[in-house]
Amino acid sequence: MVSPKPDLETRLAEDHHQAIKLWLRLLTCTNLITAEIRTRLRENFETTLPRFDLLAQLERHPEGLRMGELSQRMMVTTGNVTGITDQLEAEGLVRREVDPQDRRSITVKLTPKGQQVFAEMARIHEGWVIELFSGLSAAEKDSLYALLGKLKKHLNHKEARP
Amino acid sequence: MVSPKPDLETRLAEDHHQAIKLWLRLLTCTNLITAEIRTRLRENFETTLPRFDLLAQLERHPEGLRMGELSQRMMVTTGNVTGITDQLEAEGLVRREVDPQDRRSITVKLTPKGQQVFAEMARIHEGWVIELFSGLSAAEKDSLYALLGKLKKHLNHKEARP
DNA sequence: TCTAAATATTTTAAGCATAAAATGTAGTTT
DNA sequence: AAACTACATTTTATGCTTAAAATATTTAGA
Repeated sequence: MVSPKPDLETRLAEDHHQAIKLWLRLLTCTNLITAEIRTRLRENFETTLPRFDLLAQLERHPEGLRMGELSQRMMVTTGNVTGITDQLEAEGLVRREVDPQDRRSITVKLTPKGQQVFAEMARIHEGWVIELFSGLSAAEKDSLYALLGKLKKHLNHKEARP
Repeated sequence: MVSPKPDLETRLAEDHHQAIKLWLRLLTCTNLITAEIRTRLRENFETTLPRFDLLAQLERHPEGLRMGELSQRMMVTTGNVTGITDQLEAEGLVRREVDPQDRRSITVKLTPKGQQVFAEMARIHEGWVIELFSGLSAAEKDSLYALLGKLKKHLNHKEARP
């Protein structure tokens, strides 16, 4: 019998707790998908996943989003958003605007070029994600979605505790 | 009604594909857990998640693991393993040994101090993971585990295709 | 009006992460 | 024996990521 490809779950033994096994499997699946999408974005569009994610946040916001809002939605620090925005601005895909009402705040918007480039990437990216999850039936996807929703609710509730 | 905390799922609308919604929820849950464990490891043990992961790989291997094997199990590049190993070696938690039969190969082993330090961290870490997943019943954890297993199998099968 | 506190973003230092090239070693073929 | 190919790890260049400090601006209170 051929050994499966090693990954984060390989080190587990029977005496490891169920929660540990679940955590490592969750992490393994996320890593596999992330790695695949990163490779395809680089090969097809010469871009990166964080840059794609930032553009995706702006897609439905022609009025732009503030750095702090981008930071929260992307689940990264504002310092990181600064760097990713620098790169996208250099590529002409986004532009920064200072809020005249509050000069501390900066709003980031897609440029016309950014809208066009992102629309094309988003179309192809959606096909990739559909393909990556196609091993699950619609009912299984719904179950997974619901279970992760419950997990997420618990994680967020916990953090809210003082 | 209070708005939920923004995250990767916030940008989604009804017309986004189910697979995209599932992918962003998976990513959101992974990010929430990763962020929480990273913070606790730093505050309690002054270490990082990648370093913890590397030590965890070595726990059940007193004979050590090779750099390439560590790279596969941790799902990162061998270059990255080099850097993380450097740090752990500097802390006295692991040591490198050249394979006398094949001087290209290096085996990484836990030092006695590394075994002791890791045992303590692993004990506490397990409690954290149990707590983080405690919002799900045992049956729900089993379901999530099985669904992710099916997803993983599909992801690995796809990569094997030429 | 002035000062202190709070807010928003950038900068700094450090760690992780990748892809690709470089280096050293081993195996195979001529 | 020499040349070529393959393997294992490190190095290089680049990008992402964090925590904390710095900077500029706004708000609140005395």
